[in-house]
Amino acid sequence: MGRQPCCDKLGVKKGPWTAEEDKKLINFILNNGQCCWRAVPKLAGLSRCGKSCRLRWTNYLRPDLKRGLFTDSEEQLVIDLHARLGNRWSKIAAKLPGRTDNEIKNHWNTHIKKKLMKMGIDPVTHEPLHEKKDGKEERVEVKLEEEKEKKRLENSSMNDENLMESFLWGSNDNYNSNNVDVIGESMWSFPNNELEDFNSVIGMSPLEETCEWLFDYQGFGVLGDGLGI
DNA sequence: AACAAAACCAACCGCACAGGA
DNA sequence: CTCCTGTGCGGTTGGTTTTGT
Repeated sequence: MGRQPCCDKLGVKKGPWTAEEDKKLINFILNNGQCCWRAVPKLAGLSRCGKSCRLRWTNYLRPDLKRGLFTDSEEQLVIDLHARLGNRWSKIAAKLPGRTDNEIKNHWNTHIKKKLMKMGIDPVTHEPLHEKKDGKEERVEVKLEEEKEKKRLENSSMNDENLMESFLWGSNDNYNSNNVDVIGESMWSFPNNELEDFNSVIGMSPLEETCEWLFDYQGFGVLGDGLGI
C-alpha cells in the first residue's frame, strides 16, 4: 500500500504563487505561527497543498531570509562545506544564516560547479580533474568565464539607486517570486502591478494602496529580529 | 528586430525519516 | 514491533529572463 498523497490532488493549485496567496500565507503564519502544515492551506484559505505552503514559506517568505548575490565569503564557505558534507544542502544552509538549501543548491548548480570545473577541480570530489585540456585553451575559457561573471556582478551590483529600487520593487515590474528582496537585514518588498516607472513614484507610497497588510505585518516587529522561528 | 540558445531559479515530486498510536 | 502521518530533504523540471547571433 502506497503512501497517501500529502494533499488532495483535485482542486489543488500548482505553479507560481500570486501576491494574494503570499499575503494569505503570511497573515496566517503571523497570526497562528507555524503549525501543522497540512492544515495550513485550509485554515489560511489557500488552494494549495501543505507541502507547497511550507516550501513557499521556508524558501521565500520567511522574513529572516537574505536574498541577492552570494558574497565571496559565502561562496567559499559553501565550497568548503560541500567538500566536507557533500550534497547535504540543508546542513550547508544551516551554516549560512539567511540562505535556504534550495538557494544554495541552485547557486551551486548554476555557478559554483562551473567555476570549480573551470579551475580544474572536480565539483563532486573536490579533487583536481584528471584529464586537463590544453593549457592555453583552458586559460582562455577561464578568462572568458571570469569576464562573464564580472559582468554579471556589475549588472547586479547595488549602487544607491538600484539598491533602493530593488529593495522596494524587486527585480521585475510584474509580480513574480523575485520581488521579495532582502538587503543586509531582513526586509521586505511587495508587488505593485501598476508600477510603470519607479522614478515617478519614488518618495510617494503606491505601496500603501496595494500592501496595507504589509504595515500590519511590520507591526509585529518582523523587521527587527524576525519571527524568531 | 527577431529568433535561438543558455542561464537562472521557483516549485514540484517522491523518498526517507521521526515520532506517535 | 508495525503502521500511519507529518515533515524534511535532495533531485529534477519547466517557465522566465538574459544573452548571443
